[in-house]
Amino acid sequence: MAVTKRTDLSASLEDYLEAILNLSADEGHAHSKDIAERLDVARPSVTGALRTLKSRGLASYEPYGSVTLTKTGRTAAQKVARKHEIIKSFFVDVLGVDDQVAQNAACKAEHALGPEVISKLLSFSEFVNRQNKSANNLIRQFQKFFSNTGDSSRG
Amino acid sequence: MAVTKRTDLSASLEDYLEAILNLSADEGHAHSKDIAERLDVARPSVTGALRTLKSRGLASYEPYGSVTLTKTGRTAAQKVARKHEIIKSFFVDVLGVDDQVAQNAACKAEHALGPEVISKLLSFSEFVNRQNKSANNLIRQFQKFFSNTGDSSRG
DNA sequence: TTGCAAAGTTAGCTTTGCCTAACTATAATC
DNA sequence: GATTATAGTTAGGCAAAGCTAACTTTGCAA
Repeated sequence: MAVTKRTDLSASLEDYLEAILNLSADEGHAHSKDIAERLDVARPSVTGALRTLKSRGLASYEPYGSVTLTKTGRTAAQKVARKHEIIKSFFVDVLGVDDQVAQNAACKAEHALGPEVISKLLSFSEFVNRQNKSANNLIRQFQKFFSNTGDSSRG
Repeated sequence: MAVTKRTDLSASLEDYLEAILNLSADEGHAHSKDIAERLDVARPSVTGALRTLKSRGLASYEPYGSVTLTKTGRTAAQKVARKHEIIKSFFVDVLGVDDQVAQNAACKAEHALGPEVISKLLSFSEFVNRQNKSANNLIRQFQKFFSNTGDSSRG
């Protein structure tokens, strides 16, 4: 076996990595304050998390400086972000879940699903989207099916 | 609005409730030691959790006695167990994920997905299973599609 | 009925992740 | 260049959830 990082990331640390990645993409930089806002967390919590990420070699960061991801950190962050996209797009495109609900659910589920499930979920979405372009419109059939049977939104 | 319990259950407490429910069903009773084994946790951790469940009115339990769920507790436990089943059966029946992998993923995801997603997921599985009985065998089509494109189990 | 093993509990500690309050550094403006 | 707002940090604390080691109950068995 290759010598891989064995220290698993907590859900919380994954969230920080993802936030840094997204902020860098969206704004061009990740400031501590913006991370705090995006994750709805107090500023000191970010300081602590950044220290941890740095000590694990996932983020480059000096006190009062701005944050960038190391190669390892970026890879990990991208993995999480990719899971997020795959899950969300399944929820929205296949199940027809409301965008904001799907967004929130994906935020949580991205920490729970491993590579086997994610890989199949992605393929399944692709498969369904492909089917969907054919005459035999699977998703529309499901929407119809759901509106007839699935209104058991209780509990 | 009706006066509902506002105190959300943590993932951990949900796991305890589910374990108690399942043990009661499988064995006829839930002993502290068995809960510990099922959740792979030390015995003192169970004692603490049971105290919490009792204080929240979810489980009936006296020191050195055996554990039962209150009405409220059973309802909550069933909700979790139902989520578990719905998620797992989607993973296995629709995605074709290995049973044990699906079991583990469902254990985690059951705490992450809310009623909207769960309800649609259930309907979707039902829909697909129904489709599957027709000549137009959706799942087999997907399995074929997956074996051609989806072998990207890396990352 | 004593005596021991298994189950359960208590005590005390650790880690993670968050918080508030108060302090310091940075930068921006006058 | 002094002042001040904003960003960031430190200090200190809290709650959840787990652990080990050691103690107490309980129930079975000799």
